[in-house]
Amino acid sequence: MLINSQGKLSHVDLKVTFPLTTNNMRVACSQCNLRELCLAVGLDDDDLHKLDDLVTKRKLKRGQQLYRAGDAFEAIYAIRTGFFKTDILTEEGLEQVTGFQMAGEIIGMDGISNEHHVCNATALEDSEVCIMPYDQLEDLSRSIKSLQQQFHKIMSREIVRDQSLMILLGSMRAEERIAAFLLNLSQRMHMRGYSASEFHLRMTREEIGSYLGLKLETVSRAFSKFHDEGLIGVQQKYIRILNADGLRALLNHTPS
Amino acid sequence: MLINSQGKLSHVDLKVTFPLTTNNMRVACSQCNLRELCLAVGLDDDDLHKLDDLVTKRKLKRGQQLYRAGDAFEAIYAIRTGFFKTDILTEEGLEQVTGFQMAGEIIGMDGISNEHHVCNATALEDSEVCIMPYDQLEDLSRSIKSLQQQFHKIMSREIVRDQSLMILLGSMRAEERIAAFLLNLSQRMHMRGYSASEFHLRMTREEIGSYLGLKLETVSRAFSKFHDEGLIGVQQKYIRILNADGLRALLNHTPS
DNA sequence: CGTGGCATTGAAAACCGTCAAAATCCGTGG
DNA sequence: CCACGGATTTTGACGGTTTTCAATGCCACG
Repeated sequence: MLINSQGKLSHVDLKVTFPLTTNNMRVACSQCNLRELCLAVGLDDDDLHKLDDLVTKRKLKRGQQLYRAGDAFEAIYAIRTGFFKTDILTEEGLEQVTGFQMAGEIIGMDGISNEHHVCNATALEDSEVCIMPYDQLEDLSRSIKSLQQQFHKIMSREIVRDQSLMILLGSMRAEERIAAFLLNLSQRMHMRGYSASEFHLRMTREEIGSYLGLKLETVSRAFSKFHDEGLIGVQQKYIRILNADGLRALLNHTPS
Repeated sequence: MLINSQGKLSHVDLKVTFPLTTNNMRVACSQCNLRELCLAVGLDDDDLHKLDDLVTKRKLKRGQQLYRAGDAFEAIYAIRTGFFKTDILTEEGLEQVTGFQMAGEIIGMDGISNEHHVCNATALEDSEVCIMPYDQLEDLSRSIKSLQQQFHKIMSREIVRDQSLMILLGSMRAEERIAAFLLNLSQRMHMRGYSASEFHLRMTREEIGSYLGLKLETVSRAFSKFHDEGLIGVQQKYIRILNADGLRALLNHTPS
C-alpha cells in the first residue's frame, strides 16, 4: 500500500507493488501506480514488460544525493516516492535551486547534453527512484514508438516548465512568485491524490527563496503576510491553503 | 557564399549551398555549413541524405512569425541564417522574451509536449529556416541512432540553457545580467565565425530587458555605465566589446 | 535539557522600477 | 535628397520593493 511519508493514504488506486523478479532491486512499471505520469504512458503490456527489464530501483535517505554536478551521466530517474530538489552551485559558490520534484517526475535529463550532470539532485525526504540506464532506454525507444514519443514529451515538458519559471523570475514580484509557488505545489499534490489544501513543505525557506530568486527573509515575510490576510495557515513547514482564489487573485491583476 | 545581413563574411569554411533537388524549397543538410551545430552532427553521408529528404526551407522577413503560441505543433526548425526571438504572452498581456536564437540553433521543441506551441517565434531580421516535420523526424530517428542521440542532446542542451537563464534571473544583479548577456552573445557570434568583439544587436532594449527580467531603462543605463567605464562601445544597436575581461570580472566576485 | 539549525521580525539601505522629458534614429513619403 | 513623424533610446529624479544586517524566537534532535 502506498503511503506517503506523512502517513497519508494516497487517493489514487493503490496496489501492493511487488517486484516481479527474484532480484529485489527490480521493479515493475507494469504494476506501478505512477505509470500514468511516467515514461510508461501509452505503452501496451508487452512493451511495459520490456521497460520493466531495464529498470532497477534505489532508495535514498533524506539528504542523500542521487547524482552530483560533474558526475558521468548514466541514467535518468523516475521518482517513485519522496521528494527531491535539483540545484547548481554557481561560480561564486552560491547554491541555486532549479527545481523541486515529486513522485512520477523524471529527473536527470540535464546530463544528456554533455554526458555529465550539470546539477545536483538531493532527496529532501526518504525517497525511492527507478533507475533507467540511458543507453538501454535509447535503444528501447528506437524500437517502441510510443516510448520514444513519451520520452520526447517528457523532455519537452521540462523545457516548458523551465520557461514558466523564467517568466516567474523575470516578471513577477515577490508575493506573486510565492503565491504561484504555493498554488503549483498544491496542484501537484492534488494530482497525486494528496490534499490540495494542506501539506508539509519539504524544503527550507532558504531553498524556496533560492528557487524563486528571493531571499529567505522575503519568503518568510510573504508567508506571514498571507497568513495575516487569511489566505494560508502557516506553522513552520506545515501549510494550509485557506483561500486558493485569493492566492490566484494575486497573480492576475498586475498591481502596477 | 554565406554573407550575414551586415555583409560580413563568415570565417567558417563556406560553400555555395545549392539545393540538391529540383524543388528549390529543398535544401541539403549534407551541403550545409552549419551541420556541425545542427541535428546533422555525427551522421554519415548516407544518413545525411535521408535527413535531406525530409527538410524543406522557408524564408522570413524581419518581423514575421515562424509560429505562434497555440499553433498546432508540426515541425521543429533549424535556423540557417538570421536571428529570432521566442516569447510568451503572459496572462496579464505582457510579453516575456524566452530566448534569442541564431544560425545553427534549433527552435520549436516547446511544442512537443502538448502538440501545440507555447511560445511565439519571430524573425528579428530577414531569416531562413530549415523545416523538419516532427513525425518524420521521429520516424527517422528511430532508424538512425546517431540522429536520435543528437536530437536528445539538443533537447537536453535546451534544458541546460534554460537553467542557466534561471540562475541568471534568480541570482544576478542588473549589471551582472547584462554583462553575462553581452558575453554570451559575443561568444555565440564568435562560434559562428563572426567577430566576438563587435556586432549589431538585433533586438530592442525592451526585448533585452524582457529577456533579462529588467526594464528597458535599466538596460540602457547599464550600457551607458559600461560605456563610461570603457568596457564597451555603444552606438545604438552597434556594440563593441572593448574589455571582455572587465565584463567577466563583473560576474565573478559577488559585489555584496 | 541544551544546542544548532531554521524561522520570524524590525530597521535601514541598496537596487531597480516608475514617470517624465529630451534626444536620436530610422523609414517613409514628398 | 531632404524633411517629417513615430519608434527607440537616453537621462534624471523619485519612490517602492527587496535585500541586508541584526536580534530574537522556535523547534527538533541528540
